[in-house]
Amino acid sequence: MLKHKHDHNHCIATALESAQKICEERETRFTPLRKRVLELVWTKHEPITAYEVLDLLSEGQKRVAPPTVYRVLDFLIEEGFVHRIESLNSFVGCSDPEHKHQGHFMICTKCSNVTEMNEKSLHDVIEKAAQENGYSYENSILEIAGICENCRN
Amino acid sequence: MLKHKHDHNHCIATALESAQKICEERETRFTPLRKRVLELVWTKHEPITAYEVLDLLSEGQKRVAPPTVYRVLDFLIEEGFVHRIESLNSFVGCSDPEHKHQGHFMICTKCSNVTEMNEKSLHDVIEKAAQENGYSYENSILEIAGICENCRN
DNA sequence: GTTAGCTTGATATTTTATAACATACAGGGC
DNA sequence: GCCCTGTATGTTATAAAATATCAAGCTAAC
Repeated sequence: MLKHKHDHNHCIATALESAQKICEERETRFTPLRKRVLELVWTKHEPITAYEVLDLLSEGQKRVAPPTVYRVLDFLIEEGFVHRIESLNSFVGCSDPEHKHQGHFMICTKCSNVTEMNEKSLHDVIEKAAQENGYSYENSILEIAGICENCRN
Repeated sequence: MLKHKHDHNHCIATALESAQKICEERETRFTPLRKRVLELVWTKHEPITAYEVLDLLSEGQKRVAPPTVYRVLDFLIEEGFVHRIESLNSFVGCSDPEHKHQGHFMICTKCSNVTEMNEKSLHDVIEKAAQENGYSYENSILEIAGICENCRN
């Protein structure tokens, strides 16, 4: 069953174009390898592990080595095109790469689908909580596990 | 420099007694091994990795194997005596084991000290955010990185 | 076209975690 | 007591995730 009815190819294309544009602006290099990895991350459209990326990347060519994948993922995270899901040791494409931000996620424990929450109010509450506890805020990860609407029906 | 002036031995003793009591209530077994691991986790009083526990546990005796440690940590987490910090692949003692709850943490990026936040308001906001996104709430991890009060001074 | 810096390749290893099966031990029923 | 059952721990092997290090290739500026 389709989780969300959307044109997924369009979704991938948009992400790639957006990344390309941002890299031009920032004068960072959106190399073929980086483009390909970002595409693979988006193609799965669910959290993907570094080694899954590695396998896909290696199809029909000489197998790449782990550092290649991790370096590229590091770059993509650095640029804000990809987020890391700590609780899953996995990676997902960022839904709003134009604005650098922390990723806050909902993870469906049934279908593994992930929803990124871009809610300023939530971010504000978290930052405020940090301050109240005497910490300066650097960044945060929030990963909520639950069951998504589709899976409950 | 001491981060918090407190009687750490007392702190460990309290945690152990509390765990003992809870296990009696629940009729689960607080074996010597489980007690020892919980003690080690509290002794460090900073996030500790499974393999650090393993090393400490092995001192002056035959080296224990990873599954031993992971199984015990699983038990302690299950009972709510220990929390796992996903972003550090580490474990910390829970400051309020009487009430089963999700761990929400502040992590100091300078001294590695961790503060557990037991704020209902924060929990409520997170649960509400989940519902607004159409997810039923199961649990959540929140790990905020920042610099603690002591390290800023 | 040389050079400096970034990017990728390649090899090895470390760190983190689990699968699978064997043994030990505690407590209930007889 | 003794057996049985279920839980806990031991043991061996391996899987999964990540990084250190050095080499080679590419690119853009001069």
